[in-house]
Amino acid sequence: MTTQRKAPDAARRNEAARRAILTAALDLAGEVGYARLSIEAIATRAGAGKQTIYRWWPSKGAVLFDALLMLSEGQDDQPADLPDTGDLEADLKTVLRATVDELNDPRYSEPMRALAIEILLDPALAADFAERLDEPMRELKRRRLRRAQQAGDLGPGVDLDVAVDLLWGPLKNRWLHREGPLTTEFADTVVETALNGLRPGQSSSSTSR
Amino acid sequence: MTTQRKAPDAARRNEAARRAILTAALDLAGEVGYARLSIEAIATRAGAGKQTIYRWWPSKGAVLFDALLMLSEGQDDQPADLPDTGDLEADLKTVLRATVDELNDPRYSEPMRALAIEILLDPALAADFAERLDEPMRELKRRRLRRAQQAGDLGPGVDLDVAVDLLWGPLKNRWLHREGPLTTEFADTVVETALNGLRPGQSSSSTSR
Amino acid sequence: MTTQRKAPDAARRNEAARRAILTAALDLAGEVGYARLSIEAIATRAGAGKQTIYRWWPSKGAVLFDALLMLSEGQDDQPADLPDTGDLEADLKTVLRATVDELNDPRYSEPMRALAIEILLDPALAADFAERLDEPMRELKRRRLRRAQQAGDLGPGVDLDVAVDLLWGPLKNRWLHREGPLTTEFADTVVETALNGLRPGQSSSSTSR
Amino acid sequence: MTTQRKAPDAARRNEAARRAILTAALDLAGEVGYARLSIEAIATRAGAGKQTIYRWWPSKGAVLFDALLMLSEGQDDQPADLPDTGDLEADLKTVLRATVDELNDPRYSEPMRALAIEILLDPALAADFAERLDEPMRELKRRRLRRAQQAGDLGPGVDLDVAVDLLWGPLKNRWLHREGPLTTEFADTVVETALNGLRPGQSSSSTSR
DNA sequence: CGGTAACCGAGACGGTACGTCCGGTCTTGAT
DNA sequence: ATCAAGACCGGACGTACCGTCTCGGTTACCG
Repeated sequence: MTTQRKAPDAARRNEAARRAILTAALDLAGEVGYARLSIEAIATRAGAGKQTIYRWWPSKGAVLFDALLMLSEGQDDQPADLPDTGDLEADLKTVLRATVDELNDPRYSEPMRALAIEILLDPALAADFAERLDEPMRELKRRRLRRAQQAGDLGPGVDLDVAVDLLWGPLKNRWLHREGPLTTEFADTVVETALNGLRPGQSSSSTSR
Repeated sequence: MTTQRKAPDAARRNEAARRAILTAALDLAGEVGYARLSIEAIATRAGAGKQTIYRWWPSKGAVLFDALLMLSEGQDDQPADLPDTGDLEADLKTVLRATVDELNDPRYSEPMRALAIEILLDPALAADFAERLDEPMRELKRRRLRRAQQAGDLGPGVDLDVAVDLLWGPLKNRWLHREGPLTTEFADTVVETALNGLRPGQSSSSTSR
Repeated sequence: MTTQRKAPDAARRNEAARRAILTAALDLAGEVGYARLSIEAIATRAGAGKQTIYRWWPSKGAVLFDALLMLSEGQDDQPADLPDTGDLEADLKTVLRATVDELNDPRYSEPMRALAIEILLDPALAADFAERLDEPMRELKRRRLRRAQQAGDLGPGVDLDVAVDLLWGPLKNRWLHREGPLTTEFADTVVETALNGLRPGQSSSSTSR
Repeated sequence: MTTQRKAPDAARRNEAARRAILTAALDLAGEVGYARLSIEAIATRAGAGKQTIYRWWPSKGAVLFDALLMLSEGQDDQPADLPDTGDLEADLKTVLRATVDELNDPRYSEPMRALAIEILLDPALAADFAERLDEPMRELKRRRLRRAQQAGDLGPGVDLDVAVDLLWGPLKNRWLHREGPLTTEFADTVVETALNGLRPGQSSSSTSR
C-alpha cells in the first residue's frame, strides 16, 4: 500500500501477513528501539518470510511508516481540520496538549522516533513522508493560522510557515532530542510566548508566571 | 582525548594517527553520508588499524564528535560569549546568520548531521554531547537573553529556555530535517517573529524589509 | 505420464504445457548446466505455473527424465535388442560407437549429465530410473553377452554383470567425469582390451589398428 | 591451504578454526548427505563465522576436499607407490580390496560421495581435484602397470589408461552409483576378468567360479 | 643502555543482518 | 479440474560490518 518495488499484484496481497508484519514492527520498535530493529527480526516475529517484507516495502522505514498509519487509522475519525472556536490561544493549547499526550504514549513514541530517524537516513522515505503526512498536516496548521490572521488574531505580516515552526517546533525538538520533559505546561508556555513574543508588551499578562 | 574505555596511556598516543582518523571520518561523512559511514571504512581510509579507533573512542559518534571539535579548533578564537551591542535584535540576527552560514558549509554540514543522528541513536553519546557542547552553548544563549531581560528588552515573565527554543529551534529543524532552504532571510524573519510575537501589535516591524 | 503424487486426473492434462515444460527443461539444462537449473526458471521459460510442474512431477530430476524420454521417442524405433551378427567384437564396437556419438551430441549430453547428477542426489529418482531405463538396458546387454557365451565367444566363467561393467563403464566414466575426450577410437580400444584381457596372449590383436 | 580467493594472510590462520570447520563438514556430510549440506550448517556446527569459511575456501566442495585430505593425513604414511611383489594379480587384488574397505567405511564414504558430486557440479573444483589427487593417483597406477608390462605380465600393446579404467572403474561406479554391494569378491572378480579378458582362453582357470 | 610495556597497522575471528534466490505450498480467476 | 500467475513461509546464499582478538614491528620510558 506504500512505495513499491516492481509492481507485485496488490489484489492478491495477504492482509493477515500485512497486519502481522506491521504489528511486529511496532512491537519491536517499542521493545528494542531503532538501533536494534532489523527486518529479519520483524519477519521472524511476524511469522513471515523476509521476501514478503521486501516485496511490499522498500525499506525498514517504509514498514514503520505504514505501521504508524495503521495505528492511527483504527482510532481517529480523521481530523479533517484543526479546532476553531474563535479563541486562537485556547485552540492552539488544545491541539498542542493533544500532541504532547500522543508523544508521551509509549505505543506511539518509540515507533515514531524510529521512523523519524529512518527519515533522516533515507531521502526517499523523507520525500514519501513529507508528501503523505507532514505536508498535509502542516497545511492544516497553516489553514487555521490563516483564518486567525484574517480574523485579526495574527499580525498581518506574519509568515505562516515560520509561525508553525515557532508553535510546533519546540515540541518536536524536546521530544525527538529528549531535551527535557514533555508536559502540557510546556505546551502552554510555548503557545503563550510565541503569540505574545519575547519583547515586553501590554499583552504579556497571560496565565504565565 | 574524548571518552575513554580503559585507561590507555594517552601520553604515548600517536597524534598523526589521531588526525588521520578524524580527517578520514570527516571526509567519509561528507562523501557517503551517515547511513554508509562505517568504522571499517574510516580505519581503511586513515591507514589505521580498527583497534586504534576502538582504543580511543567508544563509538562512531564519538569519533565524529572529536572530528568536528578538531575542525572548530583551528579556526575560532573560542567565542567566549555572544555579542552584546545593546541591540538585541541585531545581535541575534548576527549570531543566527553565522549559524546559517556554518550549516550551509558542506565541510561542516554532513559530518554534523551524521553526529546528530548518532546522538539520536546513542544515549551515552547524547549525554556526552549535551554536557560538553550543547549545554555550554545553551548557557551562553541564556546568558545573553538574561542580560536583555534585565535591560528590559525581554518580557519579565519569559522563560529563557523557551526563548532559546523559539529562536534557535526553527533553524536547527530546517537544517536537520531538510525542511527547506536555509537562508539568512529566514534567520532574520525568525528573530523578528519570535521577538514581536505572532499577535498583531504596535511593534509589528515584521513586514518592513 | 511419469511418477505421480496424488492422482491428478491425467485425462485432463494439458499436453501443450507438458511439452513446453520438458522442452524448457532440456534447453535450460543445455544453457546453464545442472548447478543453476531451477524449477522456477523452467516454469518461467515454459510459460507455465510452478504448480503445473509440481502437480505432475515429484522433482526436478523426474522432469529431466521425462524430457530425455521425449527426446528419444521421436527418433528411435525402440531398439528392442542389441545387434547380433555373430561377430561379437564388431557388434560391441557398433553399439559403443553409437553411444559415443550420442554422448557427444550436446542436445543429449547436458540434460543427461543433469539427470545423472539428480540421480546421485535423489534415491527415489535413482530407483525409478533404474527400474525404467537402466535395468532394461543392462538386461539387453546381458542377453547379448549371454548368447555370445553360449556361442563360445565368451569365457564360460565370466560374470556377465562384470563384463557389462568392463565394456560400458569406461565410456560412462569418461563422459560423466569429463576425464578425457570421448572418441570412437577409445570405444574400440576398450572393446578390444576387455575382450582380450590385459595379459599378453595369442589373440593380442590390440595394437593392430 | 587449498584454493584461495584473495590472498588472506595464511600465516595468521587459526588452525583450531580450520580443523573445527573440516571436522564439522565431515560429520555433517555423513549425517545429512550432500543434498542437505550447507555452508551455514558447517559454520554453525564448527562454531565459526561464515566469513571464516568463505575467506579460506571458494566453495563447499573445496571444504570437503580439504576435509578428506585431513582425514587421510593423520593415518597414512603416504603410499608413495603401489605394492610390487612381482605377482601382478595378487598386488592388484590387495590394492582393490583396500579400496573396497575404504569405500565401505562410512567415515569416508559419505563425505567422498559428497565431494564427487560437487566435482560434477563445479569445473574449477574438478580441475583442482584432478591436479592434486586424481592424476597423481592415476600416475601411481600407471607406473605399476608399466612395470608389469616391462616384466611381460601385460600385453605390449595395452593402453595403460584403458587398463586403469578397466581395473578401477567398475569399483568407482558400483560405489558412486550404488549399483550393488561393494565386496572384496567383486574386486577379485574384476581383477581376474580384466586380466584374462572376456574371451575364452587357456589361462581362464583362476580362482573364479 | 638494554628491557619491556604500551603503542601501532594489519587483519583473522565469531557473529548479526543484509537483500536475493529458490524450494515447495497455497490461492485466485479464467478456461 | 487444470492452468498461468504469483504470493506466501522458510532456508540458504554470499557480503558487509560489528567489536574482539592476536600478530609482528616500532617507539619511548625505566630500571
